Amino acid sequence: MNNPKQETKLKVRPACESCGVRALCLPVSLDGEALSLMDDLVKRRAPLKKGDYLFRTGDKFKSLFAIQYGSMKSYGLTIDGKEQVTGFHLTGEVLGMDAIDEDVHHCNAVALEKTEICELPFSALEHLQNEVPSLQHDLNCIMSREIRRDHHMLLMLGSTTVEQRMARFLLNLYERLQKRGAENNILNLSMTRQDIGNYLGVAFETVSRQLAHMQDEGILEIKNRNIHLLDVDRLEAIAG
Amino acid sequence: MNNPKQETKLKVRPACESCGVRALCLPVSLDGEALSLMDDLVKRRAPLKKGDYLFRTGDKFKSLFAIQYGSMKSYGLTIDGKEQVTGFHLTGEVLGMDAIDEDVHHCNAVALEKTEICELPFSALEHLQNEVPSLQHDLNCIMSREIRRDHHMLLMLGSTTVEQRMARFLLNLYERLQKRGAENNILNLSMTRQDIGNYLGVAFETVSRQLAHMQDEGILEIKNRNIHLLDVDRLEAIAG
DNA sequence: CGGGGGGTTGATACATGTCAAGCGATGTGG
DNA sequence: CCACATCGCTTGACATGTATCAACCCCCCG
Repeated sequence: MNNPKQETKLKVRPACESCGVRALCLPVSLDGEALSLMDDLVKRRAPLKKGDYLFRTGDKFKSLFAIQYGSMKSYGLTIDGKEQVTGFHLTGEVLGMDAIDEDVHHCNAVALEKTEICELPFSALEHLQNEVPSLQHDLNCIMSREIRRDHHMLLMLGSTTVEQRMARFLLNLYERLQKRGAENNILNLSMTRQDIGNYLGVAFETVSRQLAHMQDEGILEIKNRNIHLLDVDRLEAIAG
Repeated sequence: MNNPKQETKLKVRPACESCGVRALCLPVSLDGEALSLMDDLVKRRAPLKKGDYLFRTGDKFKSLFAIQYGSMKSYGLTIDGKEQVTGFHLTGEVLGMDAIDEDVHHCNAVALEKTEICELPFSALEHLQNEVPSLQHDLNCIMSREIRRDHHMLLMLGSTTVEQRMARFLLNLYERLQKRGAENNILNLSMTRQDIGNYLGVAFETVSRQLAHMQDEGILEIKNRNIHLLDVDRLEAIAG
């Protein structure tokens, strides 16, 4: 196993394993003092159970939230009341950045499994920015990453064939997990087929069929919600 | 000629009409001194002609770009070399924020018509953030807006029916123009049907047919690339 | 005037949505 | 601990929407 991507594990201070800095996956531009200031800033929270909400549309924005462990989905409601999934969020990712501008959350964020969250009160974070200039750049980077992630998603959804969308979806998850240091090719989907279908803009039966088809082709292996990627290259070829 | 774009107005200091601050649509939290610092920062550029590139994938990131007048599209290339449109950008919007993190542009940005651009060197901008704390918050807000805009797009593309996607696409453009002060219901599409189809993940013939169908229904009126929205309510009902 | 790109429209094949039935896993209460 | 209910998932049959191929028109530009 000499996968280069495994090397891209996050270089964060081991001393700070469970704090917000780690969760934020900040580049390590902060010195010891700044780190302890960050630590003071972070609010602990009881872990979310599956189905618990972190915030809802219309909630006042107070904090950013970093996922320390677990996964979440965010969704909005259409006028006729239907759920529209806008994203899945994995360990190490940050939620709530779309609310900074108008001070109000614009989507619902719900836990897909037991999930531990780090709360970062935003006013304190902005205040700390003044004292720690490098934090400014870090925050800019985090938001930039989120924007790029979203653009990547848009690119993903813009294909006409469902096969491509599925492939891109799976590869996207795969890459995100690799970045976090996953050491095998197994995707442990925490969301339902319905959620995936909703997200990709296809019927959930089609998701099921596409996965089955890819399994027939030997590209992957399905065990309930565990998907073992057998042939990443071919998946990439499909994704285009 | 009563082109809506000519009416476009932003609520910023009139003294600063053609500078970067105006283009950025910053909340007016800056005082006179800060404004003049911003002005010094901004680089003028010759206007882009239709088809000119602002940046390309792989270009080193140096500046953010604010559109003062005109429109652009951004796109990436799939492995097999096909264009994949990731977004359209109108007057007053900012490009390049996805490049902050890795210092490299991740998409191509090309002008869809004659377009005037304001260049904001990013290192200078971050430096100015130190001296003008409120600018920090403003920049956070701008990036937050971009993130929310992208989420909105994701929401848009996640519907199974093409009719919904078209409706959401049109409404999205409509809202963005309204925000900039447009005073009628005419969308002046600067992109081709191909671009729209590519962006929405449908064949361009389908775009054409959907528009024709909506015209038959009396929802809108098509005159080449000018689309007159006659019944916004119904469009919203379709969008769901 | 001619050429070319963009746009519309039509015919056809095919992929995907929809409806329906059944299976499997999971969790709950007796 | 088991039985049951529920939810999620798979698979099949069918109808429909959309991609594809093709012809043609229109408008802009050289």
